Amino acid sequence: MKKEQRSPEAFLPLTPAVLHIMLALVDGERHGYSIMQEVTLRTGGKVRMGPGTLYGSIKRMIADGLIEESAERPDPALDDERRRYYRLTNLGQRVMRAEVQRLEQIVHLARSKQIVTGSEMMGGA
Amino acid sequence: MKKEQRSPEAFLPLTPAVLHIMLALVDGERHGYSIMQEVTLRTGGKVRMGPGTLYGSIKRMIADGLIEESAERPDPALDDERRRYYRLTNLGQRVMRAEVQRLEQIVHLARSKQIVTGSEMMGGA
DNA sequence: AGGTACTATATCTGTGGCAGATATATCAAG
DNA sequence: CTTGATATATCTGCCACAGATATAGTACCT
Repeated sequence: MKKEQRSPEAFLPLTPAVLHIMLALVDGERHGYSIMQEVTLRTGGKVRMGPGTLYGSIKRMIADGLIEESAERPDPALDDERRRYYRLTNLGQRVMRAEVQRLEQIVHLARSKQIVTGSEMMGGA
Repeated sequence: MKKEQRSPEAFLPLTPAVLHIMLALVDGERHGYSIMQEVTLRTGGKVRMGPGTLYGSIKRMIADGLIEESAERPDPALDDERRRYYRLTNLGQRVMRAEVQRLEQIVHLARSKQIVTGSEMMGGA
């Protein structure tokens, strides 16, 4: 029984949409619409993920084994039966970690070349 | 005379290919083939940018004003007249800075969620 | 009870970037 | 002078993404 299909690195680089979805799912299970709102909120409205991008990405991520649908329901009173909840799989978590580390290397490289001095910045024209 | 067409943020997120090319051009001017080699070298062979991706990206980046062709020739003895040298424009540098800062935010977010503990890691495979 | 706006999921189509193949030509080495 | 590496350019297929459209349930207001 093959437990490992592909190494996490084989999925890299992730598309921005996929990474955003993963970051929204780190804290726990979420349904699609909630992911949309979370991304809008976290980016201060800069990133707006439409339904086409969202559900298309979810479908692909499930097919790739990065996320999976959860049967668990939060609470009969707070629930909405239309919702479909998703969570990161073990593979998905490892892929996300690998991607973040890849981004870290790029940021470090940029730092070493003095493109950015730190987190501080100014639109110095 | 309009000096600013679009804000740097309007170009984000950059595609991996575009960012790789920019990072290769930070140190100074380079010609296309040299960019290809630099990316292969820097990533330890993990990323291989083919001619289609390279020259297609270059064309778009010039159209967007992110890079420009340079007329300067390095040295008559060391030169190869086939080569075409490129350099980052002022806009290109600002776009790259903005992209790196965007990536920094993602890495910091991931850090705060304890996805990665730091630069240390172990290839648990 | 009925209307309206929001919540929630799903699909379809157009656009555009990327990968691999192909083409062409020059340079360096044997 | 032939071979392989250097160097640039284009073309085609594939796939992710964006926006529009569709459908329906939920919540609130009156």
